[in-house]
Amino acid sequence: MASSQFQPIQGMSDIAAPDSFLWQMIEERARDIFTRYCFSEVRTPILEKTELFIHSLGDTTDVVTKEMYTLEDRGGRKLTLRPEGTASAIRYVAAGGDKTASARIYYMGPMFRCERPQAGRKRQFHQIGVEAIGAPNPLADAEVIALQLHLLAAWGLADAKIRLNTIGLPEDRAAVLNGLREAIRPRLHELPEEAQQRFETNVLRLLDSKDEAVQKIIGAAPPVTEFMCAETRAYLDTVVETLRNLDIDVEVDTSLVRGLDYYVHTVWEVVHGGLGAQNALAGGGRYCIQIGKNAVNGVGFAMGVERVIAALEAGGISAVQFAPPPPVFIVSLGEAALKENLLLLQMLRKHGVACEMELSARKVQAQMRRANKTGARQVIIRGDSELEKGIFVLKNMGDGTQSEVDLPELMKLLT
RNA sequence: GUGGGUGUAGCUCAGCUGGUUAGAGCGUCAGAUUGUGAUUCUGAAUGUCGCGGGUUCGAAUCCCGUCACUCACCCCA
Repeated sequence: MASSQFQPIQGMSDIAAPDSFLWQMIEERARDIFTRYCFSEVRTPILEKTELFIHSLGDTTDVVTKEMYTLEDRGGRKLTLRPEGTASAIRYVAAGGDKTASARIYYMGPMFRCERPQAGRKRQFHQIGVEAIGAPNPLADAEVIALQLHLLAAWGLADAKIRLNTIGLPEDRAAVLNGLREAIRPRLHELPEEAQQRFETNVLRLLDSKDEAVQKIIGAAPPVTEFMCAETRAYLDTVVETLRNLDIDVEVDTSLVRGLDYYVHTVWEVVHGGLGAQNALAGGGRYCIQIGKNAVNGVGFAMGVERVIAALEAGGISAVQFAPPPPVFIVSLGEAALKENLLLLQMLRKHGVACEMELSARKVQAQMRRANKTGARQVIIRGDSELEKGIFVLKNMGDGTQSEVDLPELMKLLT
């Protein structure tokens, strides 16, 4: 058992080989897909002014009120480790004025939320996200959703399901809350106490409650879209229609709710079976964020990398499948060969060959054992007699055969 | 923040209702084989039994606290 002094802090973890091979695959394929859709990367600071998140996410949201890592710097400024990526991206866009008014950007990196860890929920977790800036346009929403599904397919997660809804315009809000309350009120007494409180504080949250009693009553209530204006409904219809034309079949799920205040119109979630309670791989939506005097409109999504990995692993994918090809190993017999082999090692590397060698003149047996452990398919053995003849022994670890070759032939065989 | 489960060697775990020096498998290292790995055989090393306190003649085992891991609620990606 590792002593606690060597462990990372609660809810955070080291990501090392072989897992890091899988992380690299995920990031590489994401970059490839983003490039095809003409999105470019933005790397924003991980630490931001606390007020950025309060203003953009909403000062009453759970993320802001109880999940942020906030600290004061030496000047007494309040800073927060970013709990999500959109706020920083939008801050960047707002600073750029016209130049970034139609930016298409993506980001990837760590996010921080101080919650109780569980399956699919770390305190430091990683997101890959995109933001397509621009005035509301249902075609843009559809394009971003298509991009997201393309990316999921590239990762091998074509079986992920998308739940789509609209939370409408700010003007719809009052009608939705009222309509929902009126629909539920007659049966309010049937709800558990906690749900009754939420009826007052945040009715929308009842929509995605896991409580059976709540679900029964919600199921009988009219869908939220019925309380929304014609414009909102037309917007949603166009998104769905556009997706259908792109051969993407989505079901509208009117019980989908989002926890951040900046969303307007389209919102969605990507869920995957076999993930446990935290079954959302990704969340996304259209937003309007006020930064200073500017309102920035856009549509985007964020994918939880840890959850993507969990979904892949549930499907039998393992990180070792993405390990780099095995290296060539060099065995030296005697000090003279050790010195020469160091030169050979660097030369091979400069020619693009991944190779490794034992840096001491240990016994052959020990060196061969290590060569075997590194997974080397080929081993170069060189001692005094090879040095004298100017040749190399090249051993194939698969079948145990070996041959003597000169330098040009060695290079031909290895590169 | 609330609740459940779990902490014994590098890893996976065993250790019966408290009883002598805490075990196994895998892994690691070495030898058999002084210039050849993986296989085989032989041998070796490694533990503050998560940590702290209590009960007891005696605690890995029982009690309390604490920390960590884990799952769920909540929330979200």
